[in-house]
Amino acid sequence: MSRYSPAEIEAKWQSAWEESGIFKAQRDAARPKYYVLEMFPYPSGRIHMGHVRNYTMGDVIARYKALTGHNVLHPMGWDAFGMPAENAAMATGGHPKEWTYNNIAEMRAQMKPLGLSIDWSREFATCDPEYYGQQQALFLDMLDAGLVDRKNAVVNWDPVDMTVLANEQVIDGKGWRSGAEVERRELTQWFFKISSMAGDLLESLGDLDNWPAKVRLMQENWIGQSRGLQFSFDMVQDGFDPVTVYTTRPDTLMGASFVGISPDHPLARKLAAERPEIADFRQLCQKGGTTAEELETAEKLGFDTGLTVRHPLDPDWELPVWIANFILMDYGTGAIFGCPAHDQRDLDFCRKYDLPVVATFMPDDCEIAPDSMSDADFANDCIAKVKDESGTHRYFRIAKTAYVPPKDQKVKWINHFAGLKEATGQEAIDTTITFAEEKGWGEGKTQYRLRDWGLSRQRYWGCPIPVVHCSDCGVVPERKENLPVELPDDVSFDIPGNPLDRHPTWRDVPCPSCGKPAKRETDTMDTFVDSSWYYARFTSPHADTPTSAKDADYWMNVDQYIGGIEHAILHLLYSRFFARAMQITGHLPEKSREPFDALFTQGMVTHEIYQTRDDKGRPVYHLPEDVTDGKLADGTEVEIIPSAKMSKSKKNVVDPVNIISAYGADTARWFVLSDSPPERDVEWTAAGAEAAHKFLVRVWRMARDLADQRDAGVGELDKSLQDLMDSMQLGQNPLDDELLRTTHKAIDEVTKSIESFGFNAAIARIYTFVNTINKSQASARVKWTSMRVLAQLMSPMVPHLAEEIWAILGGEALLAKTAWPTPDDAMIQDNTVTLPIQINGKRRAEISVPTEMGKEDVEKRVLEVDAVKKALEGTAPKKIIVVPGRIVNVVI
RNA sequence: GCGGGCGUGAUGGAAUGGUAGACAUACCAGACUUAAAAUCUGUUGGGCCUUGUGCCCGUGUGGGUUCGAGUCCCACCGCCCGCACCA
Repeated sequence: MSRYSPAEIEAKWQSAWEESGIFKAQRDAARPKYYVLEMFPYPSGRIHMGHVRNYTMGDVIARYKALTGHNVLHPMGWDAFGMPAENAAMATGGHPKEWTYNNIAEMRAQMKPLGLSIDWSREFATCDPEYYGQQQALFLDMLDAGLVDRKNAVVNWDPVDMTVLANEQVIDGKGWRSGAEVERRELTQWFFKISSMAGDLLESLGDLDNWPAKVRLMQENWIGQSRGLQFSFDMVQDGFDPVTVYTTRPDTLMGASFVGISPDHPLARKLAAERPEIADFRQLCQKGGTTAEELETAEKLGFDTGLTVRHPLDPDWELPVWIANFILMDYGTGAIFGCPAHDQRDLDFCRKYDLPVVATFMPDDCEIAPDSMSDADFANDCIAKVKDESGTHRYFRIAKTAYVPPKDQKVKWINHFAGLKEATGQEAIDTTITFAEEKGWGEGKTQYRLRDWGLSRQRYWGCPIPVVHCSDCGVVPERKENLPVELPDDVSFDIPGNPLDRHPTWRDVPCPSCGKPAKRETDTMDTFVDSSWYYARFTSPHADTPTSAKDADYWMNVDQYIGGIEHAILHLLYSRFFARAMQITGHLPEKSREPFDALFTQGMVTHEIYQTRDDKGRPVYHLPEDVTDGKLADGTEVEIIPSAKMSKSKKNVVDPVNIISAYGADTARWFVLSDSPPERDVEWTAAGAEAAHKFLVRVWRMARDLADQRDAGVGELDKSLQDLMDSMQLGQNPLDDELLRTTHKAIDEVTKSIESFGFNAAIARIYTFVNTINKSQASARVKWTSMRVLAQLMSPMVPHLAEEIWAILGGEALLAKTAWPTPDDAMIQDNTVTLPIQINGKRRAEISVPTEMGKEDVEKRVLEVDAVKKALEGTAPKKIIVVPGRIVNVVI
């Protein structure tokens, strides 16, 4: 072969690896195991550059770990349930199953040419009955263990598609597909009791040292722990229960001006049953969008029930009870007390409904308003009314906005029931909780934002929930011997709604308990369930239980998990919950409570966007391959919009399949690793890809040239770096010594970079190494060995080219089976070191000294340097700082 | 609003508090060529002159700590991300 031909060599080595079976993982107690996992893909049918980057990073780790003596598990599968398959079936009339399995076949065919070191024998799709059957078994065990719940929940209901929609599927209050007005409906749904583990999920974040701090923080915020006080207001009117509220700022209790309850609060429901105007108000609150922005900008609505409650600390003080749309039923107790002086939201509400504003403490710069002023004078200001010792009201101007009490700053209290005069917010909160607990009218409580995980979906293409509804026995779990509850194939999608609902022969079954006619649950599981335990299933993908103990014990945990930051919260939190649940139900060992020892979140692949405008000024996008030098084929100039995530709609996509056929997989792999740190976005540029390719060609040619020299009779060559070191004498040929040192240093630095996920740094180091070998005048023998080390160092990133070079340079076995080279400490250490000399912190000269030279000797040498003498002008320096091996600073 | 992160050449980006700009792209120049492409070699932060082993400036802005700051601290400006009626 006289030309680098990726198509040829990549196919060749891929089949060599396959024949040797080296990527097949088997338990081996003699070697340390290493489980590397990339987040498995949804089978959309096409791989994209993001996949290439994600899987290449995992492959670098997997291959590197294998070369360093680990028994590596590196599996791949498909997150195959979900709506796109059903949408495709509705659009084109096919079947979700067929669509999904076709896509999997296509994607696998696109992925295999990347040469990933994956154990394909473990491949599965979550829509395989073998997989979801075990998921059903797991569900039943969780049900048994009390980790599953069935309760009512308010959902977004699309009345046309007859299904529940996720919040992000509701656009402007309408279903994203049907365009129908979305209703909020209360349905009985299945839930995983994830909130029961909130405290543990939060605390254990502290142990995840090898997770990005950002992800841990996001999870922490999501779980949302808060400490506060729960207590009740007694109702003045007869026949009503006390209203229990939760507050994180009990210290502001004397600033209360109303009690608010959620429209879904039991009291609101009770009142609505009797009073139609309250029923109307509740309905008004249920309308309106559910998206984040709509909720944010929604106007605060309140309804005065006319009822009043007593302040717990002052029986004469009565507060009105309002129903307010901004109070959530599923946080805290669904009821609050409003403290407008110290909470912006409450202030907005009180302004709108003309409720009093009472301050409990003041910032230092607060002014006392003249007594003659009235509320009206402060229409646009936040004012606070305070009862002083004599019982008269005075007004204080506090600020334009509510004065939110700082937790860590001391403030002056105007009126605190536990007698505080000056304290920080936190001290006041703690004091208040203790005070309330001592007096017996309240209780300190820890609250979480995290809610239970609703898993019911009114969908066909998902894992059936394995229970049966019997009119006599109620909800009955399916018997395990009847699993899997398989999805029926004979369904159609021409009518809206869940086909399972209208499939009598599937739906109507005898009750597993009493045998009478009953109905299957027709909801299927959220697809997040499928991805919450697949990592455990990979350890024994064909076991007839969810996992097998031996395999799970050996392979768990995932040593390195790699995926996108977009899964920082839900997928990872759900997986952490499942690992705990699987441990409770005996499917995972104790050590797997946290399933992912290390997590790495990689950045996206981005590309410039090329845009022109049509005659109406609307943007028209162009594919990168249609643009040359900023122009289309017909010469039209395109506007270049800076890099953004590759997306089909913006046409800034580069298809990996095209890149592989043009340059080969190694070029694609090399480029996605080379240009940016792995955690950051990498911009795909045609020039960059071209350059990566040129570099690989150059390395290939260097190996080829060396091989030609051997053929021309250079002589015997060494098998390994060690052999070379053992048989040659250092100090005979300085050029040889130098190249050898460089080789050892390259090994050292590339190893460190790979270990720390610095793939771009490893590649930069390899560039330098190649340039050095290229220019070196060392003997062919040493160059030969350096080149073979180079192949080893490059092999995790560009495995095919590395194997090829290895073979060209006389490698007998597969490079993938060799041991990673180790640097020799003595060779990394230099005998002399160049010390920059600073004068008053500015670099002025440099000297070369023996590495081990003492500080005093270095100082002496420094004082002899011309530049230093000149600067000193005969005087003595104030100070000389010598940082051994680093720098010298002369202070004058 | 709350929380977090980031600002370095024309560009992507390097720099355990110790020579700022590694490595790559792009550009320019040279070699090879009838020519181009490819390949190889070299230059490239800005400014100044006395062209040196020279000097001054330079990591968003302004301060501070330090012998020494891209790095640490404070304030500000800009950008990005996450969360958000959470009581």
